[in-house]
Amino acid sequence: MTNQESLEQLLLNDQGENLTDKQRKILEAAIEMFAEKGYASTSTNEIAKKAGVAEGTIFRHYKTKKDLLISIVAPSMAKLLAPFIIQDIYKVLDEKYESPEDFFRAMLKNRRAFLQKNIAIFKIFLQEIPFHPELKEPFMEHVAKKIYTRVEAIIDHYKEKGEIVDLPSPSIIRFVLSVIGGYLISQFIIFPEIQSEEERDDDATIYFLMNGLRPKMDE
Amino acid sequence: MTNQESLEQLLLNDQGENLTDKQRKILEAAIEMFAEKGYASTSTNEIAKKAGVAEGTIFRHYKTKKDLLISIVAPSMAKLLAPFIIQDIYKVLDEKYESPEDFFRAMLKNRRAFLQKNIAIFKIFLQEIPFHPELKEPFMEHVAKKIYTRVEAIIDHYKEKGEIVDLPSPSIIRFVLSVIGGYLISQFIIFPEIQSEEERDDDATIYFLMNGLRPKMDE
Amino acid sequence: MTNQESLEQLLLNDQGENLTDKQRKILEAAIEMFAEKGYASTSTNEIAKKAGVAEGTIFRHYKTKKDLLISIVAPSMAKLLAPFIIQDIYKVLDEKYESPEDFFRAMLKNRRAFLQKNIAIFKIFLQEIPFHPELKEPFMEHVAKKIYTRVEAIIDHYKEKGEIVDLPSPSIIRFVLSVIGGYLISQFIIFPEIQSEEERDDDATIYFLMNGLRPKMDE
Amino acid sequence: MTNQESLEQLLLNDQGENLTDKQRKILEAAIEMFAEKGYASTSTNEIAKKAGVAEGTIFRHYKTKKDLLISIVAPSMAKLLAPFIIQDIYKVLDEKYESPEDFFRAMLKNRRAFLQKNIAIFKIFLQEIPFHPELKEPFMEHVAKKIYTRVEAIIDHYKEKGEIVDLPSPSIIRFVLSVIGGYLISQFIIFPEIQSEEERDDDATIYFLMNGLRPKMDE
DNA sequence: GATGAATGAGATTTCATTCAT
DNA sequence: GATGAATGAAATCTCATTCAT
Repeated sequence: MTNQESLEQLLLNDQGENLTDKQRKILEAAIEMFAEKGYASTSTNEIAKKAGVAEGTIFRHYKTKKDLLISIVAPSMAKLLAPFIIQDIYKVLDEKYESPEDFFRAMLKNRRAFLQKNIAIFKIFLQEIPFHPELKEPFMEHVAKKIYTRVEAIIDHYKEKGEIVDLPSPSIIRFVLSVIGGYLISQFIIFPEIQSEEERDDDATIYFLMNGLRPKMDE
Repeated sequence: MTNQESLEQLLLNDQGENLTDKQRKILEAAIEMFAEKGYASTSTNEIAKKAGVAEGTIFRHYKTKKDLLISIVAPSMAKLLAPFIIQDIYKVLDEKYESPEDFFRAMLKNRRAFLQKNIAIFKIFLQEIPFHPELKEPFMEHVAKKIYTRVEAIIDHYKEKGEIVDLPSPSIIRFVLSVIGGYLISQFIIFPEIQSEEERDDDATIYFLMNGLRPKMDE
Repeated sequence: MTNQESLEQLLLNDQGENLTDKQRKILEAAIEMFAEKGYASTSTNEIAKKAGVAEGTIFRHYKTKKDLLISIVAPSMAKLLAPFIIQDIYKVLDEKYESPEDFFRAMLKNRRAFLQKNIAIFKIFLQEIPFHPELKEPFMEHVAKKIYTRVEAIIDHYKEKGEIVDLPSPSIIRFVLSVIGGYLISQFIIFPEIQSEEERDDDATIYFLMNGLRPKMDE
Repeated sequence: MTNQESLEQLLLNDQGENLTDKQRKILEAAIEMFAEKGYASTSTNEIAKKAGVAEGTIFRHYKTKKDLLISIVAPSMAKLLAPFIIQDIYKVLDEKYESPEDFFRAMLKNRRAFLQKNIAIFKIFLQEIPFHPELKEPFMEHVAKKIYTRVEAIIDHYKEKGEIVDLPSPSIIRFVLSVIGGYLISQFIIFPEIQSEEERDDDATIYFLMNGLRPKMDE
């Protein structure tokens, strides 16, 4: 069992099968409403009605409304992190991705697949993080820092091999995340109704990214 | 009087000198609180206290709480738009920006200056737009579309001159906005406390952007 | 079997061995919580947790929460009463207590022993009686009246023998109960943490009481 | 203006004229209900209805329900204390009370007058103090301690003059408070409906007290 | 008998808005 | 214009009690 598989196994236990029927319905209803109207503008009464349970039932499972929010958002942090928890990263790189292009393309596909399944939670995540320091801190501490470290290792690896330009790693990471993130946010958040020609747009995006990171001629 | 000047004149009327002292204090307090806690989680009572006025006074100037939000966000839309309302764009381009690089660099500096002054309103803007269709629609209709049209013209202009790569304009615009937007959001929202080496980071960002958009060799 | 023994037998049946383990735990938990936080501020959920049983189990044994309160308080009424249920009181007096001083001293020791064992129930009793007429009425009717009658007989007995002052019996009873009650409440409720010199304080209290009730010189 | 007058002046300001009409009605309703049903069993809805105001109005004046309780009970502490705040106590004693009997009699009359006006608050006080440490501590600290110190000075004064028995002062104070307190509680709380022959009962009570505290013959 | 999830009535509290002063 | 007390609808949360397992 790979690392990634075992993590996903773990996450299933958190948000998957061992929930009661009502609990699952509450979570689903809350995710839908929070994504649509925002946490502060969604009443527990609305959630209860949409979930088909009594309002008191919500508070039997989640001590407070905020608890419910945390129960939704916290596990998704781990999921965001999942694909980057790779122990022997160089080995994986050497075997798996012949070039940075392969790596970026895999990253794009992988995160798109994640968003397709978790777009509602992701929206909640984006929108509520600024207002809830208790969500922000563990995310920055545990998730963002780990991702950053892993990606930096990868970037340094390619820089050493001379396959990408020798700019500061934080800048390069920012470029990669901006381009791929901007692409996905455009697809999922800004123009969710537009059916794009995905293949062609993917190619253009990866082309731009690789071109931008191409090593200088005389290097 | 130039176009831009006349617009700014207009904005002054909305948010400038002809406001009463109390009104200005209410707006300032609301901007601060909305940016910090979000619209839905800020009570009119809090705003009144921070503004040093009676709660009733808020409703004398703004029919409802939502009115107050709109009064804050709507003018900033126009301000976001302002620098792109340039009638004779080709002339300006020819005269003003010898290269796309100059243009992108100007855009970066200009929008950074705007954010420095309006970071609170910008945060409100980002965070509340998803939940208020009555804010979103006019923005998409009037602001975003106009910006898009202008920028597209500029991109097409450089494409025709062979100065940037011949990819679909929407994609190129997305790249530019992602890279510059990602840079500014990183500076202002994600790591506001970090003092970056701005000069060097600007150069790297523009380098990456120009490199990514460099025309193919054989073109 | 004496009267007193048969009563205590009776009480054992109510609160003693023929309770299931769970029932006993529920009672103990409820007594502790009611004494600490008051009946109205103690939730059945808290009681269940402290007793280590399911909430439903409480309602299997006690139809309502109030039933639980009554089950706790009612038997203690009888216990308060117990030492005064003495049929042939004059005989007992003549035989047992040579003087009123002996009687008051015995009463003090006896009630202190009772409180030492039942301080929690006594607190509940004191605090809840005012708010539950269904507790108050049987207490006044059966317990208080009987005590009063017995004590009155004793007081009259000593008055006739010229051993205590000839004031109205209700007043004398009030003095005795005030002095002994005030002493015990001071010890158990107001300053429970203070270790007093019991022997000396007992003597002072009995001295004051006997002195106060000393017959007038010329009588 | 005497000390006592100035204190009562102060208290009027706290609970008297500068309250709005609604605020006074809320206080009155709350006092009545708390005394009758207890704090925990009285709902803010009931209070609002009895006061003839909207429920929200209560929370405009008192941040929480507990705040309302404190606003009722805290000032009454000061009032309980009032008659004992006498600066030059020996002078007052020498001039005012020729004998301890006069002093105790004055104390009885004075506290009875207080209770007649404040019986409801006094009941709340008695019943809620055990459950609210935040009420108990300041009371013990500021009120009870001061009263104790004053009364101790008085008792010592009479002891030195040989007018009362030479038992430990704490015990004597306990006797006095028990006898007078027991008398008043009997009158106001236990048998409020019974019209007693006050004159005669007062005399008996003071007689018992003075007799009990009579110095030993050979002293 | 025991459990504990579920309920729904009701408790406390918040808050945008109104209105008499 | 400005105030801030008052409102009442709605929000969050509590809790005794029921009931299927």
